[in-house]
Amino acid sequence: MDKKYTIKDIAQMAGVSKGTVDRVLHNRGKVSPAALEKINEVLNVIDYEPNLIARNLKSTKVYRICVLLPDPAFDPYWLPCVNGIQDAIVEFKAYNVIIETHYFNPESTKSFLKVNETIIAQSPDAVLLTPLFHKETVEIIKQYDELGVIVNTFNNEVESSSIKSFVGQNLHKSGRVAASLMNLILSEGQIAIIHIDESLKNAVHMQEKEKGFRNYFEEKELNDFSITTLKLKNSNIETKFASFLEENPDLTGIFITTSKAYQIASLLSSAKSKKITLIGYDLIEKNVNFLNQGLVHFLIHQNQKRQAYLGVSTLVEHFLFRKDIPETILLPIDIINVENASFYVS
Amino acid sequence: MDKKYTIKDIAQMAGVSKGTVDRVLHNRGKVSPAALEKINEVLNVIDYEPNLIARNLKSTKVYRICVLLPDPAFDPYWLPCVNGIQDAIVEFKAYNVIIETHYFNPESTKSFLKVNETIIAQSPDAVLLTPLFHKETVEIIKQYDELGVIVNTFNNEVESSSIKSFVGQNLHKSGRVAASLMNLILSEGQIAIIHIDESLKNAVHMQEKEKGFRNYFEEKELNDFSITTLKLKNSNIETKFASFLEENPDLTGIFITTSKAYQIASLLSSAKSKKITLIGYDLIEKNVNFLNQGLVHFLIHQNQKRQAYLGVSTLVEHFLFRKDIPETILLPIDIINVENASFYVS
DNA sequence: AATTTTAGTGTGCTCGAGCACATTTTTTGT
DNA sequence: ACAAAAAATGTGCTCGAGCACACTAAAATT
Repeated sequence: MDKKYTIKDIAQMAGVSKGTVDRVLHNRGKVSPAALEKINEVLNVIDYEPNLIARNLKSTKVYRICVLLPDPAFDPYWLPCVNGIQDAIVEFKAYNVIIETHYFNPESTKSFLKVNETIIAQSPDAVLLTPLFHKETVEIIKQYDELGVIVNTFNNEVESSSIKSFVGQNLHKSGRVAASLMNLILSEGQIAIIHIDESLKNAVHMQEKEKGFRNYFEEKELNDFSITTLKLKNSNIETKFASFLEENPDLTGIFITTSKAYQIASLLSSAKSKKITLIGYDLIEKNVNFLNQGLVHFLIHQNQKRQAYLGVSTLVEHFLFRKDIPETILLPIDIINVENASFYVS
Repeated sequence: MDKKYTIKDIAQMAGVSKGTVDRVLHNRGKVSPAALEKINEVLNVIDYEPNLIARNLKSTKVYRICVLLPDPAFDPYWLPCVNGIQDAIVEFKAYNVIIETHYFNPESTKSFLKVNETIIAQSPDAVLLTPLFHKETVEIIKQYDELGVIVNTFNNEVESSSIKSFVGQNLHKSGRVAASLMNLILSEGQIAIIHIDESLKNAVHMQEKEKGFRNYFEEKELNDFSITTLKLKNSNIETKFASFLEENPDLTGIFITTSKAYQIASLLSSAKSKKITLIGYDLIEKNVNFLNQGLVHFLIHQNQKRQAYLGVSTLVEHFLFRKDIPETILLPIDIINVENASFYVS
């Protein structure tokens, strides 16, 4: 029997009033040992679960959650996050929750700090942020901690004891996944790991992937490969990559650690197309186009949308349903090729 | 301004009582044209969304949902479904929903029909079922329709106008995904498509995958491959497969259309291990073990857990939140190799 | 012994939707 | 013009948790 008991039921069973039961349930004291015992006896027998609907109906407290992420105008990589947050907003619109999105310029720590000021001024109950800048993030979190604001992070894993929770992917492993796919297609030759990013703020992000990628080849002792790293900035991609191609005629594979695979694919398509295997990240439209053309072989899906969604929803559920906020949520590393891509684009 | 308006607010604004507003909102009639117009005016200006929490608190109606799936004791394939259903139960335990699971013997249409009788006797509000047997399913659904019981299906797509909603995967596409992976590893040789199943009730299921697999090779005009189909039953696997291996010394790849890849892997591991590429389905433990050993190269994740979860949750949300039940939910076809498997096993 | 303090207990309102029933207003019939 | 019927409208209770406040009873103080 999983009949649902109410406080009134318990009160009746214990022969007291619901006020007393309520005091016991919430340890508010002012209860005689006799009453306490009677109520506890009842509680031990039955399986009382408070009705969350009733609780949330009653509560007039409005929870305010701020999300801080880079402006998608700077990098479409962040666009799916906005959708994920929107999903959460829709899902919880019935409840007293306000979810606000704030953007910062991913190339400017100042912007990051400034927007954080704005958020603090709103005195939210919780903040979900993209900790792009290590030092600044740690500093900011200290502030939030002092104000009693719960902080959740996503996308970037920052090593710091001050960070209590994180939603994202294991980047090292995702590098390994990329490596395993590369090794499936190729059996020898030169492979380039290319880091492309406007600013180099994603450095840790990209390095982890590189480490994982190299780690795979080392562990398997695949000595017929040589792996080179190449760093490109938006301004110099064309010339630098062209000369790199010339200098490395044996190049057979490229692993792009950011969502900019399309830039390389585009250059390769215009160049004399040697067969070069391309593996990159993220299902942004341009990448998927090249996937469909066969120029990009695999994409690894980082599922930013779900990252953002989970980042928000764990916070909301913490407030509404008293659920614990998981320390780390690691999303699966989805392998995408031309055949299954359509099921992932949202 | 996204202030939340209540019926009381609307009543006040329109200068009527909440009872009248309620009648307008629910088209219960008994409203004068004058009042109707006043209320509609207000409704046009503001954006009223009923408070679902309050609605669900009030409603005393208990919704009963029955899930019908094969007994996992016959095939561990179904085990994750049970977990998915459990997840749904936990998620909605606060609401007036009873979710009951019923098992049938996947090898017996009689069992299927009998358990359906039991379910009908419970007069549930909705049923989620695994339509393993085409003819019987269509028949049963007719019964449910007459009784006004909503039917949702998952795992198997049954072609029938009587089926209104389905959660699963596109099997044809999943065959293509398997083919694309096979083609990545191999460039020529003989490939076997192996169907393994106790009963042959999964026939449609397996055939769709085969069609998709073959379709890929035909479309790409990959003429250096020859593709053979082999049907095995649990009783004759060992002998029949052994002789097949002997008769086909050029075999380079095997695509197993059910979750029984481990059986083939096990036979291959004991045989003189020629390099044969194995691609199968489902992250059941034995399969993952062989994945880790390198004997199985890829597994396609059918995500039964999520299928079952979504099958139930769409029904529940239909009742509780008046959401539409989607006609078809196609889950992504997850590609799993040894490097990313750990993130998918639940 | 009378009064104050305090520990313990119970009552009753709130949240918003939904709905039964009571009440008021309008219409119809004679 | 008046009663009866019908239509329209309003009132008030319910759901369960939570909490302020009122209340009772027992202990402490004068």
